Amino acid sequence: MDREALEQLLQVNDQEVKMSEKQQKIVMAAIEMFSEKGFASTSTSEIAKKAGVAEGTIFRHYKTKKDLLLSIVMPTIINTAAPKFAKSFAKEVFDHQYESYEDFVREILSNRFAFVKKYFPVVKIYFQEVFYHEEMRNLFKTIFNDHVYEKFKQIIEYFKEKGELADLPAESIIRMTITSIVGLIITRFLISEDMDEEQEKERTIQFIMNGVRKR
Amino acid sequence: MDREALEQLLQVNDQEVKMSEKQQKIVMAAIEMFSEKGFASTSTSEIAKKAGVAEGTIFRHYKTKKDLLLSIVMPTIINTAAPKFAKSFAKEVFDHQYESYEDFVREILSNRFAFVKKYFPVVKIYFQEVFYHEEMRNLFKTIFNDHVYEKFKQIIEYFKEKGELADLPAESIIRMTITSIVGLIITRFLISEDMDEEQEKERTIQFIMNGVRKR
Amino acid sequence: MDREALEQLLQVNDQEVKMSEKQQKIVMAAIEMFSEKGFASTSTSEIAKKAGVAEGTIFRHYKTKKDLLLSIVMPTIINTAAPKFAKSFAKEVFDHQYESYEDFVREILSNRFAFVKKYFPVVKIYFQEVFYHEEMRNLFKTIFNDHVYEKFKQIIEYFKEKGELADLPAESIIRMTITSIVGLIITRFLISEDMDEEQEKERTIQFIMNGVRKR
Amino acid sequence: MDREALEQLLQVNDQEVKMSEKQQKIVMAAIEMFSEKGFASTSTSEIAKKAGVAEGTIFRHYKTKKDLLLSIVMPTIINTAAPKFAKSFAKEVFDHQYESYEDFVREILSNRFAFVKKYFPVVKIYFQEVFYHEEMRNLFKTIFNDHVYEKFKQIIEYFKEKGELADLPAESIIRMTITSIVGLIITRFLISEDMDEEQEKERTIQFIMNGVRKR
DNA sequence: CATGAATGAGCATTCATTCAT
DNA sequence: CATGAATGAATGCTCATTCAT
Repeated sequence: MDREALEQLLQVNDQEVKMSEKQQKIVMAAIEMFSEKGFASTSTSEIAKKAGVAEGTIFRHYKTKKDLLLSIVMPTIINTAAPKFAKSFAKEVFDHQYESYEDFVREILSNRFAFVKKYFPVVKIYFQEVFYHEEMRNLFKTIFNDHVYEKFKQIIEYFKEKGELADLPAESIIRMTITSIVGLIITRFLISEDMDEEQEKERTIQFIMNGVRKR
Repeated sequence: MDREALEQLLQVNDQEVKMSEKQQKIVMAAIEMFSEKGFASTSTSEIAKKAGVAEGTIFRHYKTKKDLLLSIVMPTIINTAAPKFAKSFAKEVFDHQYESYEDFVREILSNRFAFVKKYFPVVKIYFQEVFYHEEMRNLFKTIFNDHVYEKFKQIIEYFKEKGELADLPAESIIRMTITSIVGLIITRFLISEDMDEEQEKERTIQFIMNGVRKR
Repeated sequence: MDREALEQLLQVNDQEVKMSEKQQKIVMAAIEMFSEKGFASTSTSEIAKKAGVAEGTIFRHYKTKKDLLLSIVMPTIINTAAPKFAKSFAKEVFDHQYESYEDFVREILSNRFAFVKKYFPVVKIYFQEVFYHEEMRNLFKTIFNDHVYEKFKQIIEYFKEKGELADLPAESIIRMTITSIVGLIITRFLISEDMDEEQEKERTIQFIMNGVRKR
Repeated sequence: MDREALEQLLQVNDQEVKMSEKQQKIVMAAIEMFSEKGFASTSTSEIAKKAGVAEGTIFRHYKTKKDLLLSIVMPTIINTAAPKFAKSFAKEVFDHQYESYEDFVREILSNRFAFVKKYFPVVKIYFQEVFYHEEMRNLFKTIFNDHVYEKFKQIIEYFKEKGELADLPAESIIRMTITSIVGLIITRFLISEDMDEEQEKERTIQFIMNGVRKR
């Protein structure tokens, strides 16, 4: 992960993230260690050593160790869920950018797959720690409800009306769609790394579509 | 979780698990705390306090804190995957106990759903910690490969031959089936606890079947 | 070390030492461990394990761990210094049992050498621990002053009068004699175990005698 | 012991030992406590309290408690045996700096006596702990064999050829010489502190010389 | 801004000792 | 007498955090 990618990841709301050389090294070391050993099992001295800075330097930039974690995870939560949706989503959909639910599923799957591929360690940290930190859970819920869920629902209702999707509750379709996408991603990145990506992506899309298509 | 349930959970290979009153309290306190705060963030003194025993007592029963964790998680890993499969699986299937893949899916879903419902905290610990402890990953892989994967594959091949299932690789069908089941369980127990269980179970089964059925 | 040797070692003033099987095993395990690792670094549980008894059993026989140490070392201190001297010494000497200082030196050297050879681990413990336990030091001083020093002095004065020994203070002759004997024993048992014992004993006797003989 | 003396003691091979105020206090407290109560019976919290530092500070300077011990004892072992010998010894002898074995004995006795007088607590620690720590024993053996024993032997052979010393094996003469010197030192510093030092030194030299002189 | 020595609370673990069985 | 589970104080050590330089 280079500086640019990192700053892009941690950037929220177009506010630029300015990080000094040292700060950047700290964050990258933290990501690596948190991902490998977990937040609670990583010591700030390890991070400092790996980052090549003094221990004190970490606390100059982040008031506490937890602040460092949150500074990494919170923007990631926002960016995991939000970007595609939050910004251009409604427009895209109502502009009929997606001609079918299948196109839409293909787009999210490909997009989220690429995101995880690029930022795997950060995503891993966030899935681990979200269980133990209420701030994360709250932010996640807010983002998900406000930006993802609502828009997702609208899209589904739209294609249900168009007769492409079965008459299932939107919640169920959302759950099964996301579940299948996340399942693919987890299988690929945590379990069988030698999977034929493109074929499995396509199979997953067909599986989802067969599962929810009106018949 | 009462004593009987606990001993049943930690029991492997019909070897009886005998636990003194105190030991049982320790394990139950540990499960509660590990589940709530994570292994690394739970101190042995907290466990002792919650269990109502002296700190030293923990170490009389478990050489290290990690031993305590493993004594909880390892049998759970075995019991999560193995029992239904390891013992009666082959027989059941080739005795045509399952008349269709749908019956089979219904059975696992209902069975695993009930298991998680009963032992949620332990299952949570195990999903959290499996990322950081190689012993767990190794055991999981072994159990999964030896007991689950092979049998699962045989069942799928059987129903593929019978013309019920689409001509997809068994690996893909397994992945999509498990993914959908686990996705339902996670949604139910971690996200929306007020879901209409029975309806969503049935929808998930239909989703899976539509996804993999020969057409 | 067998039971008899052990009871003989720990016996003082002809009071018989009765030890049960278990007690005996405890003492022997304690001697072995204290000698190997030192008193403070040996735990009662190690002793119990090596002795093949329960931890509680140790404390049934000895109120504290230190009591166990003292029960081993205190009789040894008495027996190291005292027996030859305390009982028959004066008589022997004034009965002219020793015809020369050389005979006397030869006798102590041979006697103490054999004692250490037989009870080396116990002697090692006592030399180690005497520095840290006042009771030991006090007993040692008492025994040494009352039983050894006085008699030793009488013998030296006797042979000085007979013209065999140089006109040095008895203290100095005692110091140099003991020093040379102890030096030989330490060299033999702690440093060069392959020494030619008999030859070095004789050389040491000659060295002492040349050093203190009247000339 | 002041800072300078301490740094001099711990210095090896002219590498300067730089110690902060706190570190110095830690080492001096450790020396005092180890000497008084023994290594195993001294707790790091006691050392910290006596040194007037936080307990953590000890572990910033020394990775483990044992490291602290070794950092004190190992240089002392080197300096106890080596300096006089290792550097100027051979030269001195073959330059006939010592005109007689007696001069040589007088020199070591006075030199080592002064060393122990100055650094008694450290020497005590080292004699106690050498029995339980293999590193110490190995270093001691190496130093003794390489630097002391060989040179000592050469000197003895030289004076044997000159006809001053009896025809005894060098090993025996070395043993008896060292034994007598160490015996004097132990008597003086551990047993009778009110001894007339100078007179007893001279008596010991005469005792040694009479014992080993050719006759 | 950066450093790294210092801190002291907290941690997992050990230990001598007790006591109900 | 013997046991061994239970205790809780103490131990060696770690860690996040502070602060003088």
